[in-house]
Amino acid sequence: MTRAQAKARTRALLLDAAARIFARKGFAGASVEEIAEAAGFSTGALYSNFDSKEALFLELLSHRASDRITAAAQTLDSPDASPGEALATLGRMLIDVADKDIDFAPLQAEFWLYAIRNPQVMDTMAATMNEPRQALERVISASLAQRGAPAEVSPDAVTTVVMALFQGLVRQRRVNPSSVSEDLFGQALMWLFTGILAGGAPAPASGD
Amino acid sequence: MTRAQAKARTRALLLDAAARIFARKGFAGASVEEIAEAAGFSTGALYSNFDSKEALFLELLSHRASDRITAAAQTLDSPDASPGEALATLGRMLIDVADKDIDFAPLQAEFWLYAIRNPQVMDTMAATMNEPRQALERVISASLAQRGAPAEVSPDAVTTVVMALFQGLVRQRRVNPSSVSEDLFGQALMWLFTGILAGGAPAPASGD
DNA sequence: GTCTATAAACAGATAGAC
DNA sequence: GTCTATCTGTTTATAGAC
Repeated sequence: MTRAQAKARTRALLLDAAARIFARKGFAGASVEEIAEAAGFSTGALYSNFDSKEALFLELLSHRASDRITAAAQTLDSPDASPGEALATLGRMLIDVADKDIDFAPLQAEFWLYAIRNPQVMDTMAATMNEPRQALERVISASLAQRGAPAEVSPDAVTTVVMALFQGLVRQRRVNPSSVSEDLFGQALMWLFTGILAGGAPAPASGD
Repeated sequence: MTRAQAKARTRALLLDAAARIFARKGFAGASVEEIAEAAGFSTGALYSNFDSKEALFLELLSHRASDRITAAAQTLDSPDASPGEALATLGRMLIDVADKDIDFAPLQAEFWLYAIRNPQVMDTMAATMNEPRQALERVISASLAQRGAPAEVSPDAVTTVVMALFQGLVRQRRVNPSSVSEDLFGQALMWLFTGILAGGAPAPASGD
């Protein structure tokens, strides 16, 4: 292993440890010593690889937002998968990601809090989210088109709704797992798309 | 003003300031001196009213989760309001609350992060959320019943979905307001309820 | 490139004056 | 009941050895 490779490895280990510790303690609550030790190094090594605690955090915010989510969405975003199947399984895949990666939701929450408190990084965060968002939007767009959704339904709006629903349910699942069954997200997506395809106008209340 | 009243006032001012500072800086990032000064007192006064920074935060987590949300839901939860109107306006009311109270969403995020990192307070947090949740569930339940939703549709599940959607959209609105228009939440609720009333089964893909 | 040791600043919490 | 002053531990970041 060359020196450059060794340094790159140290850097990667530090980033992994940082993601874990930041998720568990928060940005302000995590100490650099804690992160360095979790990675098996000293604070000196950490500062030789990153300018500051904040720079380390921003590196994560920029490049580690949601690789797994993107991968999940891209799996569905292939020519041979029918949009019908895609939507039916999307719910379970995302919930699965959220369950397996225990640090995912709190780290996203830390990123969001940091971004609204430091508006100058808002664009960076939005850019990081862009990739998984577009992957999801392609799946949704294809499904809407194939199922003959009304033209006035914006895939962009539907994507925003689906992502919001996902994030909200993942968080609630951490508070009370039994209140968010594995199928609930899929069920909600089914309701949502049924309603969209029905034209978006609900049946009038019986008393109207 | 009696001594007891004066102390109660100090306490209330400290709690208000704490909610603001915790929302803006986070639990770990906020200092007690900062909170005390924002309330117009010294750290000594703060410690004469609260045992610790953590006790102050827990007081907020227990008693200030969502008064405004509860109020909004209860406005709709009255005998003379038709469920049809209720659902139509619910979206805008909640978005309005979120827009007016700039500290609402980040404070909720801090509560959630604290709860998942300190499981012993999870029950406390769930209990605090119970009141607004039940108010919302009554509105939803009434609407489902009046519109003749299928019996197998659980108001509990629908309420969870609506709350998740609300929280997710409020957060996204802070990142990119133009991606979450004022009507989007109402639109999503309309899709959702249309789908539920249609029986929950989406039209099959045209290729099936 | 990483480690040990340490500097400098800051935070949570307390003690005693008023 | 609140304020001023301070104690104590911890934190970020750096300097110099290897």
